[in-house]
Amino acid sequence: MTTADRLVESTRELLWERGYTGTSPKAIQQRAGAGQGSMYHHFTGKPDLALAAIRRTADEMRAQAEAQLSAPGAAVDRVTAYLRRERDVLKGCPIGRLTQDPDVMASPTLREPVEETLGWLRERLSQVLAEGVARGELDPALDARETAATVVAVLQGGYVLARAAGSVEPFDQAVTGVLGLLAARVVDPAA
Amino acid sequence: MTTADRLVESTRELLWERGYTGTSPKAIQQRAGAGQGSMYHHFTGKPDLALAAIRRTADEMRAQAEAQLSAPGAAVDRVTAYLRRERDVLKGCPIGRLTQDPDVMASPTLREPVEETLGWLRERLSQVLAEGVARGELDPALDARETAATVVAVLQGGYVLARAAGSVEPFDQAVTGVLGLLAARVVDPAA
DNA sequence: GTCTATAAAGAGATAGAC
DNA sequence: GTCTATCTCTTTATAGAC
Repeated sequence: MTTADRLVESTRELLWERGYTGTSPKAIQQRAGAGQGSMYHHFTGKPDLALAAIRRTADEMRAQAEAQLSAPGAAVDRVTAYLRRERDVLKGCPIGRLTQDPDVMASPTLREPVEETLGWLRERLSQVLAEGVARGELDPALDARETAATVVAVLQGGYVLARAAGSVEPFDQAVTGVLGLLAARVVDPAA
Repeated sequence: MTTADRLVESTRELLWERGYTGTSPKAIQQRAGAGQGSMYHHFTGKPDLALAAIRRTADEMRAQAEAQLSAPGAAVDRVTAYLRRERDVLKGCPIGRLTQDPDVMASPTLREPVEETLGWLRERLSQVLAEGVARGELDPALDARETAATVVAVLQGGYVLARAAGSVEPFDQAVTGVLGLLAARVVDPAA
């Protein structure tokens, strides 16, 4: 891994753990095993490095979601697979957490990948649910767009509850709860 | 309002806007119109002041939730009233956001009110839903605890989506979505 | 109680040698 | 490309006068 790569990876970890405000250039350099001169040679400063880190994390998150959501199978099963996927629940969502960082939200450049990624995720889930309705798997009265927002919100909020509780339990409950509600809208093939 | 009160109120605002790490004693003093000597006379330091601020916010949040949830009426209506209550959506939840503050979560003292408040909220919503089931308003198969976690997660996650989008829309969609799912579990009195 | 002075440490860079 | 030196602000206090 090149020095530039190690700097980006260290920044990704620190942004996840401590957020933008809580992450200093010095901490990034130490974790990457690079000196100041090295960091300012490859990047113009903290915002530039953060942008590279956020973009890489956003790309990764999108690819992982797409892996579950584009799989073959019923819409509910794909949504279930996505929600039940192994996650570092107590660390939270590396993109969602940036939403609480005032300096990130104040910068159109840094904010853009955050907005784009969560917007894409809602849209993609909406497609999957709409497909389920079109195929006769789900209640035609189900609003795909709203339900997609609900599912993404359960994920993001589940992280918050888990971190507050210091336990994965509320996250699992919230996911199980929304899947239970969704199951009631699955059209019974026997009916 | 006393100087101590103004300091606590300023801290509450700043914790909401910028989080614990992003809030400096100097910023607190300026917003409160108080000098350093004044602040350090009334409080031992930033953590002490933050604790007072967090506790006050937690008490307020609990009282507001209780106002909707203890009202007369059907369980679904009370949950709806709670979710639909007027909120400063783009500012997010002043308690939930602290979950992303590593220094808050690392301090058992600062963390306690956060954990307590969100734990109480899940428990209280669970009671309301269980009551709905017991009264025959809701499908007996509905798991009150899990559904309560889902509802609280939708709120917390809805804030995240709204902030990411820079718009209240995804929050409203997520809330409408979960209420739509819940409506399908309401027992039809005509049946 | 509130004010001003002082200060050690960290944040976030820039400059120039190697 | 990487290193060390230097620099300006900010953070988070403490000390002591008023």
